Amino acid sequence: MAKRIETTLPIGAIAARTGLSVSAIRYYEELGLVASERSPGGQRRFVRAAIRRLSFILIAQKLGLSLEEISEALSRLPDGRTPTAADWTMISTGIRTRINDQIAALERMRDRLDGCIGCGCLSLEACRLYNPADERGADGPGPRLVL
Amino acid sequence: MAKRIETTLPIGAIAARTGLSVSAIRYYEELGLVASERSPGGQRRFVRAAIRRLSFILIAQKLGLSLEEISEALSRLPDGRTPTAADWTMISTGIRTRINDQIAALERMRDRLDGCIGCGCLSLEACRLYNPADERGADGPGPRLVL
DNA sequence: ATGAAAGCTCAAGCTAACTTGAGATCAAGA
DNA sequence: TCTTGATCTCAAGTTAGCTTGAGCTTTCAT
Repeated sequence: MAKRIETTLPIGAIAARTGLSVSAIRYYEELGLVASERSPGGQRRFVRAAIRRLSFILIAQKLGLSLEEISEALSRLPDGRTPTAADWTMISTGIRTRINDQIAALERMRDRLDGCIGCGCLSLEACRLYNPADERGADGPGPRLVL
Repeated sequence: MAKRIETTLPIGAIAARTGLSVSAIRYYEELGLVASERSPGGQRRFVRAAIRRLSFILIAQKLGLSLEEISEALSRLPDGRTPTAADWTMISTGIRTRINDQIAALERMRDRLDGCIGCGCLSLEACRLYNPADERGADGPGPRLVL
């Protein structure tokens, strides 16, 4: 049978369809998050599935995953395929757990804060806000954002 | 009456008491978050209240405020004083609101995710995850973390 | 055939919150 | 006095996620 000719799109069309900037798409390609072929003249040509893959990246990002985590999630799929509905179910279930954890952490923080409003001790030794029973171990020197 | 001699501490002692690194304290001073006097030889000398001020910074940071926001909060206090219990009540009440907002946003996200697990549409036009009715307007080009 | 629009590569810049390193000076106990 | 440890300043590096700019090439519609 004749080889099916796949319609490919230049980077600008991908940008228009995903809302991403051209530079961001190139950056994602550099990170290995999407792949592209090249035209005879050396310009990028994307298959349509790339749009779906980029959509996945955008959504996962909105859910709070870093590009590294997204990359990791995508790389677990066989032969770099674009996520299917089943893949998405697996991944999104994991994300749901993450979100729940974040909510729980914030609620604990809020409850401690409630106990502290009006206290004003601000003592690093005594303050329950600052010392939530070592909830997160020391992660290197200096303070880092926990939220 | 004789002028009360205030005991001051070198930066290393402040670091030991706050858990901050020496470089972080210098950085905070550069940003105007804490002040120091100088010894005859040019070394920093901190009054004890600086420890409390740094504690405030650490706690506020844990609650998710940026150094800029913290700076803004501190600058609203009269003559750069270290926050008192009353000041802390005001500020922490504001922070409480912020935390509640964050929790609410995460819960909305989780609920939308629940409706999407198994859907797998991943369509930028249709996906309710990606298009939460323009909850946050476009904030410049390219995607940015919302959480 | 041609000229504008779109694309290319590479290097550098941006923000936040610090850290690291170099090279010099200060403070304090023995 | 000497020596060791603590500090000093200033510049540059780090991570994440891109953007911007320079200078050049490709595509495509007319």
